[in-house]
Amino acid sequence: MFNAARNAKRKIITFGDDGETIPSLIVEDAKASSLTELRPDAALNEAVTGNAPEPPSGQEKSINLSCTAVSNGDSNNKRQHIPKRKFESQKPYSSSDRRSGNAAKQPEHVTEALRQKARELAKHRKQLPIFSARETIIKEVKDNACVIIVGETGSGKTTQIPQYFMEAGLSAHGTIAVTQPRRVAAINLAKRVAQEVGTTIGNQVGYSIRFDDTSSKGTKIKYMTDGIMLRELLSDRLLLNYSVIVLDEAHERTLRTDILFGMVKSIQKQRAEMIEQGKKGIEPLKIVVMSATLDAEKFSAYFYNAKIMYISGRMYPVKVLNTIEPQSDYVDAALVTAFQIHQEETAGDILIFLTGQEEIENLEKLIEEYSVDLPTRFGKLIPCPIFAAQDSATQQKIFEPTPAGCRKVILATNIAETSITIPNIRYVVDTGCHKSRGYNAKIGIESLLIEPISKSSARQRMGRAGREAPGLCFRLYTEDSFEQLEEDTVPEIKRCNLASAILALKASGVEDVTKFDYMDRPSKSGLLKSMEQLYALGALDDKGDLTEMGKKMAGFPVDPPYAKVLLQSEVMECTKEAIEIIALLSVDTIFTFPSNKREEANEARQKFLSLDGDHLSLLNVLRGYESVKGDRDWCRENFINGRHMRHVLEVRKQLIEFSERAGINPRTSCGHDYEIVLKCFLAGFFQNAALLQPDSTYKAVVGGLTVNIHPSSAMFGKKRAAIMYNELVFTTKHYIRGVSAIEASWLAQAAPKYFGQRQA
DNA sequence: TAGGCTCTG
Repeated sequence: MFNAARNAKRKIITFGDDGETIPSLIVEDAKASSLTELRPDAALNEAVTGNAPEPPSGQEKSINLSCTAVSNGDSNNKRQHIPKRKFESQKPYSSSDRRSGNAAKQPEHVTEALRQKARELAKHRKQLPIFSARETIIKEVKDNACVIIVGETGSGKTTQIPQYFMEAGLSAHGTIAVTQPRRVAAINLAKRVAQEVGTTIGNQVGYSIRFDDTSSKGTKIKYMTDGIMLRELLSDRLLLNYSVIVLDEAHERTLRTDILFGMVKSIQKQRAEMIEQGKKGIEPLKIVVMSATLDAEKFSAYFYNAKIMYISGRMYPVKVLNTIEPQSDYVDAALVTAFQIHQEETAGDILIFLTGQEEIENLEKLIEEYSVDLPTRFGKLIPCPIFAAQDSATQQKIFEPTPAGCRKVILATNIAETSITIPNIRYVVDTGCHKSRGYNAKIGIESLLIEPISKSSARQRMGRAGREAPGLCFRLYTEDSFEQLEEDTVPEIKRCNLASAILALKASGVEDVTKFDYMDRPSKSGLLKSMEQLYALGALDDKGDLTEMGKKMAGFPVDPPYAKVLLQSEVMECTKEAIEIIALLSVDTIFTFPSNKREEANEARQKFLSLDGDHLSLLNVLRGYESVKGDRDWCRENFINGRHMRHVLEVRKQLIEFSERAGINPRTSCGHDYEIVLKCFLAGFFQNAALLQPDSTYKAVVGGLTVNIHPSSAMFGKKRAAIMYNELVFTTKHYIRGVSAIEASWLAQAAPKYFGQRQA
């Protein structure tokens, strides 16, 4: 390597030469596309699975809509014809666009400009690989109740297919809904499609996300988050506003998408039965499931053996290299690999996937340290960390152009796997690990642990190298290790607390949640544990039916214990404070902790801390933030995450609106009598209490587990006889967060039934 | 003494 002394310590990592090469999927010519029956496209299959193609088991029901792949030599030229999709390159975290434009009010020259833009885009739309399959897709959806569409990133499926449906008249009796797991995607897709249609957001094309609904009566295509669709189910149980539901990114298997699978399937059946019975004004519901992987057989089997259509994407080839030997320290291996790439490979930035902030900051320091000895002819290697807890200004740094002759190395968590698309990445370094949230249903405890990723996750990471040009993916594990990985990430529904989902199901009319039609069934103990929690909160009665209180709780866009606190705040007359603290607790953390300024950050935090714990400390931060009207410099000086604070204000606003609608006065305040606020929180969190033991540890009142106050808590190191907490997560220990001091006697007052029963 | 990532009319 670059330094003889260090070279002795740092051996070069050998990667296998014969790693799989992912063929180009760039389409030679849209017209060349033809409908070939029965098999997924070989190139696509190989690209996605890394294996030789196998015929799908249900051969009769699959259709191949993919086009001829060409070598990458031609593809660079060809690609220039294809318009770059704006929504892919836009920076995330832009604040929601609140313009609910109305073309009808636009001056004529503006609408003409929109039409002109749409005409230009129309040419490009026709060149997309998917265009040649247009008629087939329309026909299949018209002829079938459910259709599965598999297509890689860049196939244009999410922007084009809803437009095809609209053009074919499928929106005549209802809106075409397209659900997305992420807000940014919903916004950007809607903006792009509005342009292509020749309109502004809020007319034929709109989006609906939390805090921002741009749809109107005339909206034909509506991009929305899956959470919003779940909310709509509460008021429109048959989704009568919709004619087609497109469930996009189905392979991600978020909890909400999984719940939607079962709900839309049931709604489709109910609507069909009503039509059969001659009910008027009911139209059939079409379901389209879109996924990026070839795990389509599972979706098909679930949706009555629905037909599967395969569409090729537009990805450049990515050569995958595995290490010859297993690596004992993947951070060290990543360091070595980054310098190897920098010295041996052509221009292009590097993206390294790590598991968390600590690893990222360690590697950042190491890269800076070793860069000192790098011969000048190689140019600088610039580390750029990115993870969710950063403030937005820091996050934006990764989008700054790389200085000439230098190379950026992006150090990222999974945020770069799906949420953020970083330009100019040619090299991906995959450590094969991520931090994964788990849930032990039997004891009801969440965990956050480093675990191996799945094969589909590894492929997703690999794909990040081939978005703009052919790339290389260095896997810091052997090919054998890859083969041993699970095929897919375990669906979220099997590894999280289900209380919120069950409350939503119950409130949407599902009486027996154990018999619900899950694609992947959560464990019985998981369901029971969550139902017990809802029962303890008073949301379910002895028979497991939804109570009046449960109905009210389901209406609030917060987790069940917080909803309970909100309802209780009316009784305790502290709604203003309850809403504010819930809003503050609903973001990850409002404090930032840059590792190089840890002491300064801790010092800045001290002035907000309340002796009574985190709930009141958070309230102090909000008061400070409002007194300076959210000044950015104030946030920076106090190590407060401004982006998260703005989110807090939005949540507060929404909770105020919801409270008003529920007949609760959101301005009712307890003044400075903060004891009332803590007692109020105990109404939702009485199961999360712990008592100080003679040995100075805290023992949970329910379950008897020894819990540790998280070092970021205002209560860290404090000894109070009794405490309550909002969250318990196992990492290296059982850490509790959101901790405040209480008095043990408050517990019986907060939940007489619960603690009465337990004593009996 | 330490926080993967989403998301809620």
